[in-house]
Amino acid sequence: MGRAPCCTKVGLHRGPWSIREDTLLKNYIQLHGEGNWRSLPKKAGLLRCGKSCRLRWMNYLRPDIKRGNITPDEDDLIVRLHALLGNRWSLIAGRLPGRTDNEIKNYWNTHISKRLRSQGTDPDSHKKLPEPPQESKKKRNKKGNNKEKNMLETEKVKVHNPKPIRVTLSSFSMSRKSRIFDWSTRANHGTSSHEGERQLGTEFVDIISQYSNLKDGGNDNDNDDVRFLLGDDDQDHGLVINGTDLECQSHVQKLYDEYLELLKTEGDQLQSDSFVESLLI
DNA sequence: AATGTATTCAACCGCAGTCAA
DNA sequence: ATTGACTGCGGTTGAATACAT
Repeated sequence: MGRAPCCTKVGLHRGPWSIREDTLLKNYIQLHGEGNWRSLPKKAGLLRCGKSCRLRWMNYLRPDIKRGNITPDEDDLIVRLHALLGNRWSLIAGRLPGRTDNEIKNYWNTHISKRLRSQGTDPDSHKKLPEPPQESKKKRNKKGNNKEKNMLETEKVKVHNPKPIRVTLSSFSMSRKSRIFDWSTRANHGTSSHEGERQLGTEFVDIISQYSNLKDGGNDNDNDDVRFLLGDDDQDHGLVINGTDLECQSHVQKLYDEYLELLKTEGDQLQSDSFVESLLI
């Protein structure tokens, strides 16, 4: 279908956001919450289109955004998740608390993609390229790109076991677009009054803890980071797991087990494929 | 110091899915 | 069944910055 761009209206601001605009948007959302992006700018006193407001909030102003460089653990997880999910940045971002899809997409394009190529791996398929890249073909060699040279010398394929992630129940969802069963991580807050959901949450913590214990002999500080966050009435999710739905619970557990198993296994494309298949309902 | 080139990343664009009328 | 509004996603752009000469 498609729609006419919403930013073409005369008089609307475009480009970088000013501090004043940020403040207006933040204050409005703190008072009234997210959503209704179309009408938000007018109500908030902003000369921006709703789309622009949403983007600014999601990628920059949200309180749970994590600042700073991508850590090696995050880097490794991005590579693994990309191998499983492809360019589904929002899904990948959902598993990296505090990181946005835009940030991960940019990081992939500017860092990981180049690094994989320099290591002789096709960043799209994650398969080995036929021939290692020829130094003479490098665009910037003439000028001596020290940064890239250092990267080639120092960056090796490091394997990091995944850290337990924080998840919210209601983010187990059927994504609108991809129909991927999504257990997005969320960075903060949330309590629930639903005991059933809480119970399922505990079960998940157990799964994660057991995995961690198995991995590290039970001596892992990362366990401290395991918290199952409940209570999020995000209306966008098509499927909210009911705590009493045992079938659904076991399905989620099975998938999560499989997911962790996959992350343990280096380069097993067949398993990856079957895992992805299982997600595509 | 001046200039040219490469890199980064915030923001934009267009498309597609969902839902309500 | 159709239409249009709304939202979210992935791809792309371009200004700002970093780096090399």
